[in-house]
Amino acid sequence: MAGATEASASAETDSVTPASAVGSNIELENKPQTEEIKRWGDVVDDEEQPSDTVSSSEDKVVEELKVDKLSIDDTKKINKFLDDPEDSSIQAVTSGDTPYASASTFEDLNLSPELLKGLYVEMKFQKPSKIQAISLPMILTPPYKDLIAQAHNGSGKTTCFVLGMLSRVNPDVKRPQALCICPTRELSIQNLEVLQKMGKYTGISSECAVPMESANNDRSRSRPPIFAQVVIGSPGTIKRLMSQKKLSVIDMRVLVFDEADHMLAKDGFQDDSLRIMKDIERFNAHCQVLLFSATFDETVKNFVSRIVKKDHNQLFVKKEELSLDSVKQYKVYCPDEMVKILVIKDRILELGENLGQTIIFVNTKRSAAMLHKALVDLGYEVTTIHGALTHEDRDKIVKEFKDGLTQVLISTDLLARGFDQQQVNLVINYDLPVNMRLHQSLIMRCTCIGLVEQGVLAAKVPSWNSEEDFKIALKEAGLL
DNA sequence: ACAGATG
Repeated sequence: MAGATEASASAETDSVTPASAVGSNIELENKPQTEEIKRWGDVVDDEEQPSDTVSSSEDKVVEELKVDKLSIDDTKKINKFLDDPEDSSIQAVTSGDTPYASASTFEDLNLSPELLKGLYVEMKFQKPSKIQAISLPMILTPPYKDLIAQAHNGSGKTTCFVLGMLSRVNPDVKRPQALCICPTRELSIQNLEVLQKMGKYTGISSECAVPMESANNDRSRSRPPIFAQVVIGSPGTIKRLMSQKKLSVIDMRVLVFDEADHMLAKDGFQDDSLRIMKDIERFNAHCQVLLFSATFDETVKNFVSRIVKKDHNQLFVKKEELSLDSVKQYKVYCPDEMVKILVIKDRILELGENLGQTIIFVNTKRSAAMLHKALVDLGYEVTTIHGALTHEDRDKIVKEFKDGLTQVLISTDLLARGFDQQQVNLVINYDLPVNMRLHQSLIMRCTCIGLVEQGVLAAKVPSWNSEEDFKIALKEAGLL
């Protein structure tokens, strides 16, 4: 397992089957453009109204919008992998009359030879995944329209915007031109690693804008201006760098929000995100905005479609396609905390022989610390990560886990989004997640056992005191 | 409400 460390570190974020096929169930719809959609400047406040907004909302588009069929190559279906997560239907909603042809090869995208080399040699990709085949032409074809795209982790989502950023950067302009905002520093770092790997031969510079070493505050204050062409970071740091004029937005061409539904949710990072968008738009009204997320609930979907430019494109995976039948999910009724810990110990860690790596999600930092102590006292080697740890500790714990040095990791929602580690086979939800959406990405791929204190009905409910029930369940999930 | 990221 240790031998796989290097490869698994970054590439697996897009653990797409290299040759995943361009499927056949693509629906194309006209986006209704009857209602006037305001731009983000209007949503935040009314202090300014960009002139082009006024004019564009004036031209009542009576002409019929042209719908361009995405070209679909049915012969590609034979390349489909057995459990290709992309074998689901995608709904594409295009705006205006820009024709988009689905890309069946990376060559179709007019990428630079250096970038192609990175895709083939470093990333070991062969062909675009389904979501890449459809989204990349939308991202890379002028006029560069905003895009709202729903695609789950492991589908090649990261590649979509990383490739988009790399290929829209002008290599000769040595200033920031692409910016990606992520909800956590861990995800920022992970995305940067993918970008640097993919862009290895391009010479494009990139940098993480996340909080620096917590110990020496002086240092973070004296952080030098950013010259990197691509910047990936968390909202607070990005916002601060921009207000300190250490991150120039004048050349910004692409603005990406990863985990966009969370970044733009009211109880998420909405304020920071809108502030950043607005500041960029003030200097650069034509900056392309890309929103990627595994999930968009109706409220957020509604909201984000108002804050992007009116002529944006959309890609949505049909809701019922999001969860895989092959993924086993269990709930175990546990009357109290002690039973939960005993279940983890005796019924899961002791019983499972092919567990691979396991992540235990908890709802609070306190709960994390408590469970950590309990399992360590029982003789297990576990590590724990949450936001109250120092950045150095966080980096160390994530690295050790990604390198396969630790088997069981306890985490708060810190890692619930976007965290990808191929070796993780099992997710245990110690507490019933407050927000199920948060855990979608790992749930999608892993066996998932929830320890619940109330009798929530579920498809499979092993009895916690029956070893036999657990054996059956673990065997069924391939963990025994 | 709590998690996250910051001032």
